[in-house]
This record gives sequence, structure tokens and C-alpha cells, in this order.
Amino acid sequence: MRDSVLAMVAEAQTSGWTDERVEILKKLWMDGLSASQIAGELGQGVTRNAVIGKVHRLKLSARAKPTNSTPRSRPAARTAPRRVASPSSSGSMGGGMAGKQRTVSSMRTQSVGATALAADAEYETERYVAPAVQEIFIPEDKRLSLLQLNEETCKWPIGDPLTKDFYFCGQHSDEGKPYCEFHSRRAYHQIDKKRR
DNA sequence: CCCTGATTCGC
DNA sequence: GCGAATCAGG
Repeated sequence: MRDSVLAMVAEAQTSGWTDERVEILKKLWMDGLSASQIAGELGQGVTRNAVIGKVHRLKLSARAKPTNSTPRSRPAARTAPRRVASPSSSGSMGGGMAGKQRTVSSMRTQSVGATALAADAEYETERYVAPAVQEIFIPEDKRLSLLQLNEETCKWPIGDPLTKDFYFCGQHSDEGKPYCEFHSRRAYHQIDKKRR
């Protein structure tokens, strides 16, 4: 009997959300920190998904919703078997899925580094910044006009469309991708959202 | 590619 | 209740 008690005590903090942790979670979440940041703050054993899951269970998803009733697109009840408990020897892997295991460390690394930056009690008018995109030089013989674009050319616009200096990158782009590797990253990724 | 939160469902 | 896997959007 003694053993069971010891076991309970020892295992009490394995993966349980204590009141303390929940409080931290609430505070940070309400403070505007992202799930990954909160996860990194809580500890190595907590993942981003864990945080999000807990947040939802606590009925906390509304962080900044003053008087806005946004129903959030509800994809309805999607019944797609994402994971089967019984392997049942299915030899075919499907081909479409690229088997890739994501490492937790990658997320953790960047999460820990960026802490405490939720201070945004100021409203700054977003101003259109000049497209500082010309970090790459395209030789004239490589420049393409609109009509010269095809499935394999980078469609990143360069210059002012109203000027004759306007042209498209035109470098080779991978199949299915609208931009070349260089511009592909600039399309999205982390657009500096910190200024001033 | 990176990131974000949202959702589902086996455990 | 928990959270990994997955989805969907930027």
C-alpha cells in the first residue's frame, strides 16, 4: 500500500496541469503570447499543442474579442481518419504523403529565445513600406515581361508596374511554385512585424 | 519554407 | 483530461 502512495506522489507532476501552471498559462495567453512561446516558458515537457489543447479545454480562445462576433469558419464535422490504432499491415504507404517527423527541439529553440515581447499597448498605423525587394539583381537578359511568364518562371514582380522598369524575376521556379527559391521565402515567412 | 491557432480523436 | 496529428490560414 505504501508503494502505491509513493507512486502517486512521484508521478503527480508528470504531465498534470497544476493550478499554478494553469494560472501561468492563462496569464500568458491573455497577455498575447503565442502558444509556442507559452510552451517554451512552461517547460521542456510542454509542447505548443499541449498549450493550445489546454487553452481550448479551459474555454479560453478568445483573447482579443471586444465586441466582435466572428463565428469562425466551421468546417463542420469532418470525419477523416487521421490515425489508426491498428496498423493491420498495410503495405502501401500511399505515395502522396511525405513522411516527415518534426523535431520538437526546433520549435523549442526559437521559442525560448523570444520571450517577453507582448508589449503592444500602442497602435501604430501601418504604413506601406517601400518594397525593398531588389536585393537581387536580375540581368536584363533574364528579365521577363508578363507575357513571357510560364509555369517555370518566377513571377515575382520587380519595379513599378507603371514604369517600363517593371519586369518579373523570371528565374527558374520549382514545379508548382510561383516564385523562385529566393523570392519564395520573401512571399511569406516572418515579415518583420516589429519596428520602431 | 516558416509560422499561427483550431480541431479531432486515440489514449 | 490530455496532447499528437492534422488541418487551415498568413
